[in-house]
Amino acid sequence: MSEDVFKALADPTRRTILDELAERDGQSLFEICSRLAMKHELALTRQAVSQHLAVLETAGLVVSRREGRYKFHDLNTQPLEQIVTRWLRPHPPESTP
Amino acid sequence: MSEDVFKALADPTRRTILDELAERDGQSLFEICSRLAMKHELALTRQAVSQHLAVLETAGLVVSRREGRYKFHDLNTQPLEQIVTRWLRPHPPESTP
DNA sequence: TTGATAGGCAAGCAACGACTTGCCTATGGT
DNA sequence: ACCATAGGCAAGTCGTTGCTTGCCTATCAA
Repeated sequence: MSEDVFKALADPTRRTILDELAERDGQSLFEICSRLAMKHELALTRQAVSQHLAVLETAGLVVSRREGRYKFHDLNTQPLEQIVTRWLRPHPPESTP
Repeated sequence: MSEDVFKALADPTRRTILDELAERDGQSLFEICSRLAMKHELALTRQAVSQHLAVLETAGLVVSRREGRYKFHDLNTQPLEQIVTRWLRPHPPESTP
């Protein structure tokens, strides 16, 4: 389950996409493309970004909604909240009787 | 900096190694090898585990100390604490005056 | 209806990453 | 001194992945 989350976070471009969505939700594919080009000098093809979004979506980090010919993407931070506490000690108080 | 942390966490074997070190600190390379084989049925070569430990070490997730011919490994959770809060909204109150 | 815009699908390529094999160094016990 | 143990270094293999190119579908405006 969280396997996909770790793999999705492994790529720096995908993390930048998450940054952009954290700053402004509901962006379309083309918006994200131009943001990456403008603000981060990442000259990627539309398909490259589309594939990144697919990875983020299967990881549950991005949810998308279709409206007409547009597809808007929103950040979902919920999968992030458990993956790191896995190693943070001291372990959550789980009293073993 | 945290680039290496994300890449280190991307591999499931490395996450299992972190699990083992979270359970018991100060394990040597051979101890980790046998733990992976016994508890997780991961039949890896010593070199494979050694390379994984190197990745974890450059990421700062594992620190090692040499004692004689042994090299003991300890978990360091410090790099984990910032990487996720990066996208957790609402953004930390950073008053822009 | 025609054309422009927003997006999807699939094959191909080049680079990276996990793992192995083979050999070498160093420490410690007997 | 000897040999077994703990670990390191380097090259090679093979699957994965990030990205491109090419083509196709769907929605909206004129």
